[in-house]
Amino acid sequence: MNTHAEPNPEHQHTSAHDHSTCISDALTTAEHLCAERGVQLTPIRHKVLELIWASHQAVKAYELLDRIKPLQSAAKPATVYRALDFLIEQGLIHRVESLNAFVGCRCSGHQHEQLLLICKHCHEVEERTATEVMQALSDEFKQAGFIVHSKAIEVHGICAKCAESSADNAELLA
Amino acid sequence: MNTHAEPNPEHQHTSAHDHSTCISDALTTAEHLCAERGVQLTPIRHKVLELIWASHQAVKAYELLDRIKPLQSAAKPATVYRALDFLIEQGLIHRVESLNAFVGCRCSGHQHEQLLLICKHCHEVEERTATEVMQALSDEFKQAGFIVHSKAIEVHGICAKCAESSADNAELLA
DNA sequence: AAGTGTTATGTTATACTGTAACGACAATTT
DNA sequence: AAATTGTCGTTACAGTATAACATAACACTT
Ligand SMILES: [Zn+2]
Ligand SMILES: [Zn+2]
Ligand SMILES: [Zn+2]
Ligand SMILES: [Zn+2]
Repeated sequence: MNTHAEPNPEHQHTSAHDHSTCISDALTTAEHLCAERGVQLTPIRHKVLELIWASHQAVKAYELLDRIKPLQSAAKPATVYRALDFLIEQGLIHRVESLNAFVGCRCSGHQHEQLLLICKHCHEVEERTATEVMQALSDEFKQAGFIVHSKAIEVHGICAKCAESSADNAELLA
Repeated sequence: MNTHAEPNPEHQHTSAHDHSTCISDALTTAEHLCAERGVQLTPIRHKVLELIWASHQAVKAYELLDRIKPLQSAAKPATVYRALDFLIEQGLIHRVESLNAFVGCRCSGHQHEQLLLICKHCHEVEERTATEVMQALSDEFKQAGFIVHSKAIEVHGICAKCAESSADNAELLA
């Protein structure tokens, strides 16, 4: 379906930051938000969120299913998709349309405009606010008379870290 | 998979222009381009392109398969996907990632940056150049050190025609 | 305690989307 | 002629997602 390379754990940029705090921050934020909103971050939903935050790479639904099965042996596709639906509704994750995959959202669970930079090499997804891009988009919509419901801007390419770590690797820059 | 409504032929805005010229223009342009490039716009590819141009709505691969079967009884999924791959390579159609669907490209078969405005109501896709958006994106990529491979910007909402024709229909503007 | 409503989950089956692999065939090149 | 290339037929399968219905868990009322 996609021309993108397979996700590759080797390409994770784990060393650049203390990722354990990414995970715990995301989880505690989610717990607080769900409590405030009176919605239930059930064990299944919590676990799916944790699995998604295991990396900054976009994760596929069936990968999640495989990973959750040891813990939740009854898990079926619907189990995962329901949890994903919930997490998306609550603004805790993004669906990456162009990958059929899911990634954690750092933006505290509010709906917001997003620019997703998706690395073809390491599959990590960087989320940026990109105020000026969004402003330019708004102008464009106004011109077109288009009423926007979602601005999920997904762009594929090579992230700064991958470009640097393989500047001599011509294939990436094609 | 998507929260979008099903494609609905009733919602096509056929009256706004002489769509028969859209189709014939697209086909003759494609024929010329392929001839120039020395690539083959075979009967199957030609037919798929024609079916895609039957409307300005994004069309799904298996819809194309159903529609081509009466004419090409041997048609299988691979038949359609191969034709789609070819047409995408030649820049004659776009893949709409967020719909898993395909739409004709008006831009004469050259690779280019695109802003696709996708109407949730009529499923028509409007392609815009959006120079300023693209410039703002370039700046953002430069800042992020991101090397872009594709800029397929897809935005979902309600098109001007649908908004107008159902201004009293609150559901659309939600 | 028993009944009721709501949300979440289990379960089965199925639909939809996309690709791999191989062989047949024709046109072109060497 | 032999090799190469491009297209298509064919089979089989992999991967993605949802429908439909049953059950469980819980909170709330009576
Ligand atoms: Zn991290
Ligand atoms: Zn990368
Ligand atoms: Zn038209
Ligand atoms: Zn519309």
